[in-house]
Amino acid sequence: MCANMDTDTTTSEVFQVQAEFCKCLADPKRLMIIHELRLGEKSVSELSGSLGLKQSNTSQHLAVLRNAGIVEARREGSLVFYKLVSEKIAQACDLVREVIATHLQKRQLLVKDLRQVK
Amino acid sequence: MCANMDTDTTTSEVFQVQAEFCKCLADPKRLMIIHELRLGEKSVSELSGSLGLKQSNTSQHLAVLRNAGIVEARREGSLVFYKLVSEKIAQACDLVREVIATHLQKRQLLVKDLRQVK
DNA sequence: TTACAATATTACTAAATAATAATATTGGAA
DNA sequence: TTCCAATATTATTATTTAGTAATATTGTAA
Repeated sequence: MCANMDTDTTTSEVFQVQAEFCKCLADPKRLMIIHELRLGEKSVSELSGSLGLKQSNTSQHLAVLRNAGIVEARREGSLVFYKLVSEKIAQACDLVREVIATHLQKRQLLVKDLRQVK
Repeated sequence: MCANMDTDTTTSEVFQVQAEFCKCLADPKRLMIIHELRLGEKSVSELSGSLGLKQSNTSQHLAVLRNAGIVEARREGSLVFYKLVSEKIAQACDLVREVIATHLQKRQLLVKDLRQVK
């Protein structure tokens, strides 16, 4: 590890990039889109319909994910189909949920302890 | 999977919670703090010093991480030591970086292809 | 060509976030 | 008690982000 992380451009750039990436995953609608794309590609209108989002808003979120390299688009006629670039993204989301679950469990145990203090 | 995710309160709440969690990981300074805490607990002033952050800003970021259950505090005299609640968080961060690396690699290959078109 | 459907983009507004500076709290030592 | 160091909190401002509505683009079919 670096002694002075703030003066180490390379290291702090890594965290900058990582933060940018995490921002894409920090919105419930985008997470739903990723979840929907798990089972295969879908068109914008399909996503928009199943998630109950406005068309323009769906396109905007897809653009964010596309710019981050998380999804990619394929045009077929007048439709545009989106899919996950890699299964790894979905796996990362799974892991995040697992981490959260573990945390909530710990907290639940704490609540139990709080209640048991007599 | 649910046919209508937007009308399924439980499912969308999950993504809401997940998004909140990801927001904590969506800031380079907080990622640096998490990284620093990997090797063991550190006081606020230690973190503030090694990362080159203002004291109040460090406290604020630690509060965000604390509220999310990512770090926990322990007071020892006038110092407050923070540590990661679980190693899993650090592992999740590792995985995210790995996913990013894979993506950048793919992009790099694409750049190569672009250049090779003659 | 015109008309229409699907998607993308833009302009705008509202809400959330981060940073700074200032102030408050807490604990230890004189 | 008073003073000081460490930490937390608050108020304020600037920046970023999300959503909506409107408009632009693209492709297909008549």
